[in-house]
Amino acid sequence: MTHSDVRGPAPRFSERSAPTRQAILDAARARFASDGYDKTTVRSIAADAGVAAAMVMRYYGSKADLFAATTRAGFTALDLTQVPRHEIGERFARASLEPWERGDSAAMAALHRSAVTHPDAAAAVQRLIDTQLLPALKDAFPDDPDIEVKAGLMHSQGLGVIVGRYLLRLEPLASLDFEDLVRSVGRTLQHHLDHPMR
Amino acid sequence: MTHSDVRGPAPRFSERSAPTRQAILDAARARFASDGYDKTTVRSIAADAGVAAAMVMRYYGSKADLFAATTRAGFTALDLTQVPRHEIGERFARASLEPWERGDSAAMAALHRSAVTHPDAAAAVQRLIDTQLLPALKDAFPDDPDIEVKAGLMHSQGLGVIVGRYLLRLEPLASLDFEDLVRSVGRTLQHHLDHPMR
DNA sequence: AAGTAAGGTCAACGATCGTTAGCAAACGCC
DNA sequence: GGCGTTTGCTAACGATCGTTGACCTTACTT
Repeated sequence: MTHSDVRGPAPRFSERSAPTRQAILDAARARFASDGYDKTTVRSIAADAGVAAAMVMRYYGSKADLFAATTRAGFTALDLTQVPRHEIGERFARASLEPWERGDSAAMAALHRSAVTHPDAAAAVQRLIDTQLLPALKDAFPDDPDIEVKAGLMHSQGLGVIVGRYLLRLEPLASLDFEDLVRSVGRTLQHHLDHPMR
Repeated sequence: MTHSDVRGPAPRFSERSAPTRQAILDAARARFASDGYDKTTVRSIAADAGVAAAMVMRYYGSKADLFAATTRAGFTALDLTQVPRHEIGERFARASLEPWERGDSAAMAALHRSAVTHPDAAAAVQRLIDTQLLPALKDAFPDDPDIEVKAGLMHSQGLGVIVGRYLLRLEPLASLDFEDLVRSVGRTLQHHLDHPMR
């Protein structure tokens, strides 16, 4: 009850412990991203951060709260209203895949790796779709009645690339040249957008 | 060492225990499919099968061996050589998704749910691609130099639907009418096939 | 009916997990 | 310079996991 009934980061800590707290957060992000929620142990995070396991509990309350803290990351909303219609597919593909290609999406990787067995994480992915992907598309195609379904199909193509290339590292998907990949996936997304349903 | 150095199902068991062995296998398939490898406990499998946990070890040696036994399922190879070129996309989509739609792919679900955190399972998925998907496509398009890359892209589209619709149950993907889905995905696969790379 | 091999249960093992309590050292403030 | 707060560690708890071995019990063989 020391933490769960508090709103913010619970009891405020001194500035002196900031490096340690940051090291724990960084280690947690890396571990969750590469191993998923369940296989990641608090002890391994602490070891990576160079502190005792008890420190993790001290600063973040619980493993679940720490996971929540790592997934609080700024996903910059995409503005597609200024993009020419026929370029939206490729632009969308590039924006979606570039963070993964740079290895700059630890929080997202953790989320997707955990989602398959962790309903809470799956719900978080759903929330991401509803608040990021769908609004951006709705803004760009305000008069398309099938835009939600199209968004679902587009998302499935993106999800497949993410899971296959970055999480499972399946061949030949994992070795594809990035620019070729963006072009092909972009063409597919555009194809979904351009074709009416039924 | 009672089991690991034996080739077949280890020591042969009497026919009298067949119902129990089958009950354990069925329960394991269901549990692995819905929860993944790591979150599935031997005790829960035993409880579902109505026997003691020790029976699981007795008949299957270890949890890992039991998992291997559940993934030994007949995936009927697809023959696309007699299908008209322009129908291959939809035919392929239907054949890939129908078992999932019927809830008849417990072994596949277990495999995919475990693959994200279990390298062995990911390797099994890779093997599935190499032995099932690629040969079928190579037979149908023997003179396409980019067929491997195209197969990778097609697989990513299929994988995205499987993960999004059947494993994560993301909306609107999960609620889509199956025939509409097959048509759209089939069109996408066909699109991948028809377009030359670069 | 007796004897034997297989089916099955039960309790416990060692390991590992998240988490907690208690105590030593380091720092900032008066 | 002394004192209280914060940082950090060590040790342990309780739960759960896969796995094992000792022990009944059922059913088939002769």
